[in-house]
Formats: sequence, structure tokens, C-alpha cells
Amino acid sequence: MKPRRLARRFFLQPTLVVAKALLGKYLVREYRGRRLAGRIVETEAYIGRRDRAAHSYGGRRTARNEVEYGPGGHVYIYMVYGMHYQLNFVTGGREAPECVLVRALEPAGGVRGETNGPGKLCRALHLDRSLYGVDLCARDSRFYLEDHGGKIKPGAIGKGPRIGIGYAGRYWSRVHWRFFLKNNRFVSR
DNA sequence: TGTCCGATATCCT
DNA sequence: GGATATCGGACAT
Repeated sequence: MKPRRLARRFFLQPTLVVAKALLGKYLVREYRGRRLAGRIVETEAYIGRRDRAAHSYGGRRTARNEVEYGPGGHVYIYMVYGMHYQLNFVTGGREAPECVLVRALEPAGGVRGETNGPGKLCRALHLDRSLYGVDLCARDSRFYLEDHGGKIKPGAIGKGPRIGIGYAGRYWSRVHWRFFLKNNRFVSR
């Protein structure tokens, strides 16, 4: 099958559906005339308003997470610990400040450096604040997702608690909203 | 303006 | 397993 770019409607599905469906999709970044690509092998869902671990918990709306309040298919990227960026895709409509964090990629061309972690993948693909709010679905976008047609069987998807959000309390730090491809060596840690 | 702290990575033991 | 680097955003003052 010929690679097909993911359209807006993909990102308007329920966030947990998107988080799982992103596994096996290809992230493409055109950077200085080069094509950097990676197959997504690990994600986490952040379902704002009700999710204590989300930046948009309780409807919190700030300059940093403003893009989450727009339609799905846009990039939400920010810096943590003063040194790493985290790449997210906004999901749902305007009412839903939700997103999916990309935690790991399997290199698929042009990528140098480690991609088995959210901070490392951003460094390897040269992703920073300049990508904030970019529309992945725009026709002329240099940052987008591709479906190469390979089907992922439900049994090949592993689930578990999200990483590094102990502050969110017992319940929210334990829901199994982290998804990954089983036996993939590029999954983090 | 000032203080607090994180959706991590990496090095140390 | 534990420490810590390093800084921008959030929110209080």
C-alpha cells in the first residue's frame, strides 16, 4: 500500500482510540531538505478535564497548553526539566483538551541518535518549540503522519501505567493509558 | 519579581 | 536504586 497521510478525522476519534491507532504509524519530519522518519511504538493518552495527570486537568487553560483547546491534528510540544522536549498530538474537538504523548519511535530513515524515550526522540528529530501548534494535517505541512498499511493486531499491543506522573495520585497514575508494541526493542526503558 | 517544580536522561554506586 | 542537571511556565506576591 502506498503511504497515506493521516487526515483530520483520525485525530478526532476518542483519545484512547487514537493512542492505540498511532502505534505502527510513521512520523515524518522534513528538516533542512532531509526526511527524518520513525515508526511510533509507544504512546500515552492524556484525557484533560478529568485526568489529574494532564496539563488540562479540570479545564486548566494556560499559554503553554492553549493548543490543546483547538481541534485535533495539531502539535503540542513543551519543555520539561529545563532540558527535554515532549511531543504530543492534540486529539478531539475544541471542547476536549486532550492529547497523546509520543514516547518512542523505531527509526525509519534519516534518524541519528536514540529514539527510545520522549526526550530522546525529540532530540533525534530536531523537534523543539518552533513546532508548537503546527498542523499535521495541512497539505503543505513538513511534519505529518503516514499510514503504511501494516495492520497491528490487538494482541500485539501492550498496556500499562503511564510513566513519571506519581504526583497525579494513586488512581490517575495507575490507569493503563500507556500503549506500546510488544517485543519492540525501541520501547522506552 | 520571586519561588516552586516537572509527562526525563544520564551518571553514579 | 538514587542524585542531579537546568530552565521556562505557572501562579502567588
